[in-house]
Amino acid sequence: MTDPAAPAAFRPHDHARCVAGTLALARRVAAERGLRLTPVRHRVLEILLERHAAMGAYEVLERLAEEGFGHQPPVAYRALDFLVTNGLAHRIQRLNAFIACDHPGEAHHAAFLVCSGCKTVAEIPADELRATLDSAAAATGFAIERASVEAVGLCPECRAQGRAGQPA
Amino acid sequence: MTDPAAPAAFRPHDHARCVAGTLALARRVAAERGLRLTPVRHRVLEILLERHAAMGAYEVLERLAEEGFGHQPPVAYRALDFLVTNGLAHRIQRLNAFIACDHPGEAHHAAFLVCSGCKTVAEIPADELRATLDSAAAATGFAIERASVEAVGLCPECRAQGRAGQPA
DNA sequence: GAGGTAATTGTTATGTTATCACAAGTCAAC
DNA sequence: GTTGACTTGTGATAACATAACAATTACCTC
Ligand SMILES: [Zn+2]
Ligand SMILES: [Zn+2]
Ligand SMILES: [Zn+2]
Ligand SMILES: [Zn+2]
Repeated sequence: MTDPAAPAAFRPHDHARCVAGTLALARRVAAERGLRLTPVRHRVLEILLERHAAMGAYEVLERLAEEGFGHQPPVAYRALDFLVTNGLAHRIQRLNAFIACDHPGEAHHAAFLVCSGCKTVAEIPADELRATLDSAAAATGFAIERASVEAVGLCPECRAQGRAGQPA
Repeated sequence: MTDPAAPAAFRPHDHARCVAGTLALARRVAAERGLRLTPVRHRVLEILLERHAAMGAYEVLERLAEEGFGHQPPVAYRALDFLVTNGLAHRIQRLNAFIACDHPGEAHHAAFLVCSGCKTVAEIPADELRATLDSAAAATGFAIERASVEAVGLCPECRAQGRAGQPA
């Protein structure tokens, strides 16, 4: 049930530790690169890290507003853009939502597994996949700048419980 | 420059013929499956086929309205949903837009190459890619229902002309 | 052909996601 | 401490998408 090859998102794990580790990594990356991980930005990253799921900009905004930050959409969008641009978060196109990066700082291509049962999103390594895609594209003369690979389905736990996916 | 391995979208070609062929195929598929390719739906498919690019629902709607169909968003969204559901069109998540399927009726997994220079979108076969993704997911216990693979970059022509991609 | 049923189309209204434009504040370098 | 770049906050608006209901049309059965 809890496959050791599965990403943390699909396994019971010490999430507090998981958050702390990623956050520490993100701070280090920001410091190394001279990025300003300001209070809003840092807080948005923390909010994204709370769950292994994607969060919409307006949901993030609501949280920020409650905590005394601005109440207007650009406040959330700008922080999210910053995180995505600097590789600290990813955008899930299918969901119009955002998720914290699992491996900030490491150059990597990722694919995302979105569970339609429990909304968990797992980031899995996709360097090989990306290489395949690159060469398929190259064969047509197309040069890829960036790509997104997103799958919807059922996570191990939802499968085990016979849970059905929501049509969304 | 005009690589024979490139999809039609990236090559100069007899587009009228290209449209006619796909349309004929779509009609046959619809007939075989007892699908009702009504006037709005057929027209939407024609509109999508006009260019090898993705079109937003509101852009489609505008065209429909001009031609005497309904003027409200659901008119376009419903026709587009029908086409997507029945494999006659695809949704490009990244663009919130739709494109006619190149191979209606054939079971296939596709990846999309979106040119940021000229907005051309090419559908390329991705069965192998999908198999790789499936097994990577399976290794984590995740069962994929559907996946989207979308790449942004420069098409052969835009590269040849040194055209730059728009940030979008 | 009439009646019943399901699918389709149309409308109004509303919800959700994202960006623009500008003012005010913060920070670091000089 | 002034300059200039960046960041945050605001109001307004644009772009994308769906809910709910009425009217019509296709299709099947009798
Ligand atoms: Zn965790
Ligand atoms: Zn799940
Ligand atoms: Zn063509
Ligand atoms: Zn191009």
